[in-house]
Amino acid sequence: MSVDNLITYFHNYIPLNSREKEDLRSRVIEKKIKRRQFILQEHDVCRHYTFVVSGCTKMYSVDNNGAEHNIQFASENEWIMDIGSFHSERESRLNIEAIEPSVILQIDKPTLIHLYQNHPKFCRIFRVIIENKFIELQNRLLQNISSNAEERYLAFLEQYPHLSNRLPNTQVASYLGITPEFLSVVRKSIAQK
Amino acid sequence: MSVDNLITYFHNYIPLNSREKEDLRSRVIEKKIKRRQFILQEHDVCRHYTFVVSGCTKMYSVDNNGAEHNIQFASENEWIMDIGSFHSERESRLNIEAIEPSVILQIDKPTLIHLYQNHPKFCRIFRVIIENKFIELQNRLLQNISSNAEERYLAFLEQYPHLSNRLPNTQVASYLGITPEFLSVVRKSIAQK
DNA sequence: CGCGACGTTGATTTGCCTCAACGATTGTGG
DNA sequence: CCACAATCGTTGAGGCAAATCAACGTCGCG
Repeated sequence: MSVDNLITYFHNYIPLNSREKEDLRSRVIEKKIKRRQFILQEHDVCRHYTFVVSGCTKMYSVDNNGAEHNIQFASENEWIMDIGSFHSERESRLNIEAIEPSVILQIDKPTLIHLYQNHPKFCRIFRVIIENKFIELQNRLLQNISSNAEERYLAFLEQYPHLSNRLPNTQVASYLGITPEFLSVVRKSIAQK
Repeated sequence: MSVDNLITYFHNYIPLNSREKEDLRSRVIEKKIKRRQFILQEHDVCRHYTFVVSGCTKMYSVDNNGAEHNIQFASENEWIMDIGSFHSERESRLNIEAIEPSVILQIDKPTLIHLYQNHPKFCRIFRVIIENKFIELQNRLLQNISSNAEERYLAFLEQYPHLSNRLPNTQVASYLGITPEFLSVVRKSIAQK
């Protein structure tokens, strides 16, 4: 059962008792997602926290020129969602889509509220999860403001070695905020050193 | 008393009872900070969550060339801290400094843990605070990846009108990730329209 | 008063984009 | 299972956005 992955994941933050485990097990929804299938589509409200059990997903926005900009990837044991839309229940401007065939677990808002109210532990766990995502995001923003394309690419390779092998470079370029053509130039220049 | 500002602030998230208020009052530290005074300096551990009561502060990193890059401003009723360093207790690579003479309130880690353990309400409040900071940061990253300097500047003016009047343009430029000279060009170009 | 921070302008350079083209690989429908 | 289409990675020519460097006037502050 895929829910066990999630239980183990939570367990690594704070051990869960059997009531908490059973509550999770009965409420979490499991889905199989095909490559290129949407988990969230622009103009919809983000109704779930999504936990990736296997496979790989991305969250991105589409600008006025139709270009995609990757905000985040999520592979095994990572969370992906538009937190803003989820909490405000307003239309999202973001898309979440599978890059590989994936298995995901989803928690909807009533479930999350239920967990918070009945098991204060989950409030702590999700606070820490969000904190960690915040730290990651802040580092990334810092990279973006202060480094050029080559430095950002090298930092990406170092920080996400498991992703750099799996992802097409077009996706990496979109994440770094450069064009695939220029990433190709950067890669060549690095290889020559 | 400045602590009242913080209590009112929390109250707007979730009403506090008198025990919670008294606990805050007795543990929160108030400080007056001069212009250009450091609240956190690179290579120190970030030991406090800082709440700005009045004035204005910035958090920034210094790159290899000695250039500063503003990650965040915080003025009245906003939080500023290096969450990563605070929780890991590792040296910060960031500086937090007052741009204006400021009054701040600080919560250290033992206090925060005490609050979390004795008043679960604070766990919820800080989760929501971090969530909101996360959303703000994500929007900013998106801006940075997908927009040019003029678009980012206009978005900044719209989103932080109270800051754009108070801050020197050098600080704004550092926040936007461009040089002050180029911001000047951008501003001129906007004014001519 | 004098010094340092600030905002602006201009000349030049550079990092990255755009567009076009090409093989190589992958995926897919017949 | 093959044939064709779509995606991918790369290269190159040319263009534009933004950086760099230098200079100058203004302002606030010690």
